[in-house]
Amino acid sequence: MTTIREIAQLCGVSVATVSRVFNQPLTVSKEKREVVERVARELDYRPNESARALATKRSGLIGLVWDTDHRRPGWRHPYLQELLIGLKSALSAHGFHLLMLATSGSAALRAVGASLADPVAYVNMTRRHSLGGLVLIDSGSDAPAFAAFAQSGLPCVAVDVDVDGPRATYVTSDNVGGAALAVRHLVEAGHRRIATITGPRANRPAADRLDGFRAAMAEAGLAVPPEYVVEGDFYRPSGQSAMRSLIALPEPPTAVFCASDEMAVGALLAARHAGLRVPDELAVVGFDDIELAALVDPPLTTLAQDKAGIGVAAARAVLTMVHGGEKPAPAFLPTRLVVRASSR
Amino acid sequence: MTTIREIAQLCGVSVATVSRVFNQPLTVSKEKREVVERVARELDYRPNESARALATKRSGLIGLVWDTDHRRPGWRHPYLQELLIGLKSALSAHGFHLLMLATSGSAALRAVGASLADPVAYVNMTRRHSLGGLVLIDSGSDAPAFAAFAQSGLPCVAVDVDVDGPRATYVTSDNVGGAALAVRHLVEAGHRRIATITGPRANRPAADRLDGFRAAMAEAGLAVPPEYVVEGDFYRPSGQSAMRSLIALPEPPTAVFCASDEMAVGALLAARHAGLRVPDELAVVGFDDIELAALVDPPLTTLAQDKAGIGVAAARAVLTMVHGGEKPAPAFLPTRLVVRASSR
DNA sequence: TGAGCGCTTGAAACCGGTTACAAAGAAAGG
DNA sequence: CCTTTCTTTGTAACCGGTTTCAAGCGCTCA
Repeated sequence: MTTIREIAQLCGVSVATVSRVFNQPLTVSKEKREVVERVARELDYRPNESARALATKRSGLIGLVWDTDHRRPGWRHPYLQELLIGLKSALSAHGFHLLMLATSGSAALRAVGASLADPVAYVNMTRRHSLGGLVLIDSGSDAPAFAAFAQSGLPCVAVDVDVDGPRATYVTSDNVGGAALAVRHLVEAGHRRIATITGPRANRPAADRLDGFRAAMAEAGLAVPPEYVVEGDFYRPSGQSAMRSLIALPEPPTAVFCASDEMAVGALLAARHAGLRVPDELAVVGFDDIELAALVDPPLTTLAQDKAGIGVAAARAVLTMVHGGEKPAPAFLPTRLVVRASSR
Repeated sequence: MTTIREIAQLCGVSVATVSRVFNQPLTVSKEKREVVERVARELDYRPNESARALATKRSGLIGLVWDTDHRRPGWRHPYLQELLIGLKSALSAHGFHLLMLATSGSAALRAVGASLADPVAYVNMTRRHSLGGLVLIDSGSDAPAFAAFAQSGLPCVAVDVDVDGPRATYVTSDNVGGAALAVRHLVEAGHRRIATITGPRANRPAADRLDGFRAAMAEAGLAVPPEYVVEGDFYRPSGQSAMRSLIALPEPPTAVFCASDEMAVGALLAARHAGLRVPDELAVVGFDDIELAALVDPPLTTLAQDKAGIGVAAARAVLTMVHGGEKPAPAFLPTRLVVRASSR
């Protein structure tokens, strides 16, 4: 590999000048700058990132904290791939890379039942690698640990988890608005007895979807009896059992809004087992627009999240802080109602 | 951050000794070693990885090359999440991290229609960051570019693409064996007119699945008329149209083996449109065991790949080479036949 | 007793960049 | 013409580790 000293020697200038050409080009005279640039191009010179990180205490890396939840081995992020695509493209546009952090000590921690994402280990990791910031991806149940990251003072952006801290913010969909869209759609279709299957109470997007549901129902002048709100956990089985209990009510709903597509699929299964025709006897609306949504029978009406957009927004937010900008306000990306056969 | 010099001073030894305690503990006397270890623990000392990488020209990082294919924007890796889980856990067990590389120049390259994964840019990246090796994930159509990585001399492990080079190998499922399992299963169920919908001819796993199909058919004494082999591209629409053409044959097959679950789902759709009952009039078997497979109607019989296992195998292979070991032979992980309603 | 050996240890060079500081030269102002 | 200021440049320290090399020490053995 060519080093800065070789370039300097070949150009007859000092290493400081070469370094300046790449970092503060305006402080170097035009002639020297052009010579250095030409020689560097000819030799395909690339500064060594480790040396640079060592000297500046900054690396072009953003850490990704994504721990797979050992308590829920089957848990899968509903849109990890799209999220990564968005993150990666927005980061690379600014010359940053994404470092998937693995806590080496975590296996031991897990063995003793300690917290999933050990914040101390991760924060150490960021210091060791001079990471600019962290992107936190919710993996089902480590939200409490995320609060610790947020307090660490490092730039952090969480996805779908609300965190707060000196340099911490988050990105999620407009869950309130999305839920309201779902309700309005169902109301327009003539439904009046509308139930909801929510996500875990402690989960911010779940809570927001419930709030949006309630607000839109109130706006439409519809009552929400307590038995029409059933708590699930975003997973399919919980949607199925929640739907069973709704069907068993003396006055069952004619429509149900589920806080995730997974649960909506569970609801469809429960409806099928109960012999209910969808959408004629029961309309179902989900949330996420996972791939499966279009393929179940009947295809599922749902609120599509801007999955790659969330990744892009997260990348932008963390880069803003890395570059010394103000902590951006939480971002709520719009969702899009995709009407399919399950509600029409 | 505590540095090695602080530790040295506090312990009354030289920095060299402290460094040795962590890198060649046996060359340091027991007493000094224990003192250093204790002080380091008390101060929560972690060596700076950039400094270490600079001095040793080795970083604890493995690069991940995963370019999203701009020519097929909708393309998704069928099991990226599981693959990453496997990769990450196996790497972290050896103290390595995964760096998702983004080629900063790639946007420009793409604009002029150049290769997806620009090997030169990536190889530069590996040098700049002193990466130990690369893991290459097939993103649909950049297989040709992978050959360049394989030739670069860096340790590389490709997933589901066959590459060869001085320090390059690959990991995939036992596609030949898997296809044979599918055929035997169908033969046992009494089928004799068995067709196949293959993946792209140039794709190694696709070719292997076809080979396995042919071999098992021959073994069962069954003929494979040319019109019973239809080439698809792994995507759903191609499976659907391929199935349509098979149904239109004067003597249509009673069973079809599809080289991917996506295409198998397409085949199910085509069967439904043609009014064929699955599995009574047409049995369908897929490959991959994606999440969707269990959820379509009828649920799909398929060959489950050991998705996380492939990640683990890839990690092991690259680490072997990073540690100076011989290039491991390509790994073919066993698949498992999951029988569901589409073939029974 | 002294040469030879193995085991520990520290001094210092080195990895490849960035940057504080000083100096030299050019331009501007009185 | 001299002083001041600005621009450009180089020297050298520094970032935080690793590693070479030589030296010191305690032993063994002739």
